[in-house]
Amino acid sequence: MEIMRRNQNADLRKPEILESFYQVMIKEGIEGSSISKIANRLDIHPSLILHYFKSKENMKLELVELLIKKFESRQMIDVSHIEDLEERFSKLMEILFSFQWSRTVDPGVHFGFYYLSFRDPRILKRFKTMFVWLRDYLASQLADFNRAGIICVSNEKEAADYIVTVMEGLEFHAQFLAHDRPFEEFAQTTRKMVIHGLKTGGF
Amino acid sequence: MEIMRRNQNADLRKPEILESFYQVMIKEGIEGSSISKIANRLDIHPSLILHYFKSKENMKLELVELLIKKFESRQMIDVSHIEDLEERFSKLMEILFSFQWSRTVDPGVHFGFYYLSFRDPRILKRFKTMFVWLRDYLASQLADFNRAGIICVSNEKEAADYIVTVMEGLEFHAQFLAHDRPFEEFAQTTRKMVIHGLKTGGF
Amino acid sequence: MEIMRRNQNADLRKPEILESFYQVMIKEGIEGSSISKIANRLDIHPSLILHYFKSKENMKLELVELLIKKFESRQMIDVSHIEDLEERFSKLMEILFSFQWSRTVDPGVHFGFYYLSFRDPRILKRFKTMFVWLRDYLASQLADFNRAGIICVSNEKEAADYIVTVMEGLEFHAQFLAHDRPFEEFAQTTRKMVIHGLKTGGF
Amino acid sequence: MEIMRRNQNADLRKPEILESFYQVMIKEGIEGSSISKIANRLDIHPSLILHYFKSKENMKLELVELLIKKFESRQMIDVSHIEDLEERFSKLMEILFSFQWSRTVDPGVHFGFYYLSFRDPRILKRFKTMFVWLRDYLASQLADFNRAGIICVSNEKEAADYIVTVMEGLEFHAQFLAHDRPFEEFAQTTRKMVIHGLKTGGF
DNA sequence: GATGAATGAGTGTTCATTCAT
DNA sequence: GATGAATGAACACTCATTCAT
Repeated sequence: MEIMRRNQNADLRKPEILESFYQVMIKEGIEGSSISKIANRLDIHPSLILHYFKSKENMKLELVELLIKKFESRQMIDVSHIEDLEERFSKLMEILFSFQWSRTVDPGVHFGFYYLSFRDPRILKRFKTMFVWLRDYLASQLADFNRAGIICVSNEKEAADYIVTVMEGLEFHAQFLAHDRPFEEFAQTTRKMVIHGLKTGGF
Repeated sequence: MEIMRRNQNADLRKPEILESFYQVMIKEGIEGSSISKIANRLDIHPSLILHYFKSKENMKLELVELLIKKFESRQMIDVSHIEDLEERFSKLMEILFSFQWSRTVDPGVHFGFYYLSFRDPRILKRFKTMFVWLRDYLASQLADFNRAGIICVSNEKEAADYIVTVMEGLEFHAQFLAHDRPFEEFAQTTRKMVIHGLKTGGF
Repeated sequence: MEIMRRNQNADLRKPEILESFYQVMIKEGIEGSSISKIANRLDIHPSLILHYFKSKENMKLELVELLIKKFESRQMIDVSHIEDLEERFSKLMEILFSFQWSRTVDPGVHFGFYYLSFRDPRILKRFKTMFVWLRDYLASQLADFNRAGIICVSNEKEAADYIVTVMEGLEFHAQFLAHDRPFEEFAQTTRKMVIHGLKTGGF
Repeated sequence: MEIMRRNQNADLRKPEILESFYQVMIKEGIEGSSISKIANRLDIHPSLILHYFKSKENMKLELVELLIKKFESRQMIDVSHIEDLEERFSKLMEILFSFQWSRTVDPGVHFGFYYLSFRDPRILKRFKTMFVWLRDYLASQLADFNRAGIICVSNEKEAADYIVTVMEGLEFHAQFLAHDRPFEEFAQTTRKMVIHGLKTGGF
């Protein structure tokens, strides 16, 4: 009786569609990802997608939301369980400039949405809050390290800003300059420099 | 008889079309820029564009080429005429993290092509050579500064890499985090940190 | 338990939906009125509309029915309570060519259904019976006036036909020619002419 | 060599497409006439229609234009070649209330566009100028008849207005009330009444 | 009674491109 | 060099409708 109804619930269908959207974006890029292609991958009718998301624009936004939520909810960056602050500092620096961290989301899609943020103010806004969240988290950690004398920073917020700047610059570098060297080696220099700055009171 | 035709050859027409393409990209983005729109702006027939560029793909590539050439040919970054090395160093650092420098090309288009480099290997390749050129130029300058004892760097190429990394990260920052502060103030911190790293032998 | 449900039966819901349909038709026209839009206005699910009317076709028909019933049930045209026949005649003529009378139903919707009667025989049929009813009513009134010597008409049915013809023509006129004059002034000429014809025995 | 190119000229193609549009409107009505159907009838690609008309809206307008032009250019109504004014008057009245005259354009399409004039101000405007043209032509003829003592009219423009009103009302009547009688018999009463009004100085 | 899932046909429109002139 | 005709695929989106719940 319910042979044909594959899924009956928006809570299940929507993520499924977004996942398909994500895959199509990886394969075909922004301009190449159409509702039809997304539907084809799922073997459903294109209009069903509109049924759930009302418009492609909305769907884009919900995908951004999903990816960012996924990013924010990662336990990866949470180092507060490490009690020894020296150790915690090392671990955090290690994570921030690791390949794994930078590649949670497919870099093409990643850049694609960065690009879209220039065109869609709602996407831009979402990214902004995400980056503010990240910076503030880092600033609070830096405050701890500062108090413990591990680093020497006069303005933690500025320092956190700088860290995010360098982290994102690293993404670029990986795309455009890392060709002759493995990411890790290359990221190591970057990490070293940031730590150096934090420790020697560049801020 | 037909001497007065608006433009008789490709050398004049092609840049004109590419300029129009650039303007359309600013206004409409990657997905929104079509041959028709470009033709409309110039009040010419869309077919004429294909006549010159054979395909849209080619035209994209030629636009990348044009923008990068424009970037590379800028006298801005060339500080070799400043004889006093200390002064030259200051000037170079100032330029690299200036608003003017970061905004030579419309940032939306800028990011757009960065994004496209994930999808088109020819675009990627072009960017890579550009960044290599930039890094090598910086490395050669750093070598001079190093010799003069202005900075203290063990590996000039690595340091140059780092500078490019930070510079590009700054672009991001301007888009996503600078909302509460003016670019210049914000870029100053970044510059200070880079100079600090170079001087205190972080490399 | 479910006593408080907004509306529990078709007798309440259907007119509510038809009213919404009418409003949507005013705003969006024939081609623009869809079940979704009607449902949106009422903040109900589109399926519910189908649930009540089975098909859009039916709903259209029921709307025609409703509008015509509303038209027929108007007390406006009923002048039989005026005992003085001379007075009654004047009043009837006044009403028939009044703005108020011609605008009981939104003229756009009005014309829309006239147009639809060319495509849907059931709508046509409904209009026909309405116009026959109107003509017959007028004919019976004319008979009274004739007997009283107020008008001089040999064939009351023909005369009534003529009156309806002119009345409907007036609708057109209001749309296409009245631009330079107010409806009332303009309708006055028409009324004068009809009265003239009735009195001077044109029929 | 030119086997496949069926028509190469807009001057030929556009009327051909409009004719097809007209036929589809007759068959399918306003809501039913789509670009695809129009293209199918001509065995051309739908996008070719957009190539010529840019949008469906434009095409509608051009069809109105075509039909009205066709209407206006008809020699039918031009009676100025009849020198005897009495005879000319009779002929004009005969034409105005003839079946042939009222059915130059398919009545469904006719009404369709009348309806559309409620929704599209450009269509409305076109109809208005057409009706003004018609009224002014009639008014000028009435002036001649008046001078010759054939009719007795104090305000020719008003009278012409009235004639147009009745003529258009007749279209309605033919649709909604003529069922029991042939158009001509029925139109005869109308004509008689109008002539009566003109002759006995109703105006 | 009311909602949501799902369908599938259909809409106007845009697109890059080819070909003949 | 430049234009217009023509194509055909693709696009996002809307539609009325059915069915299960």
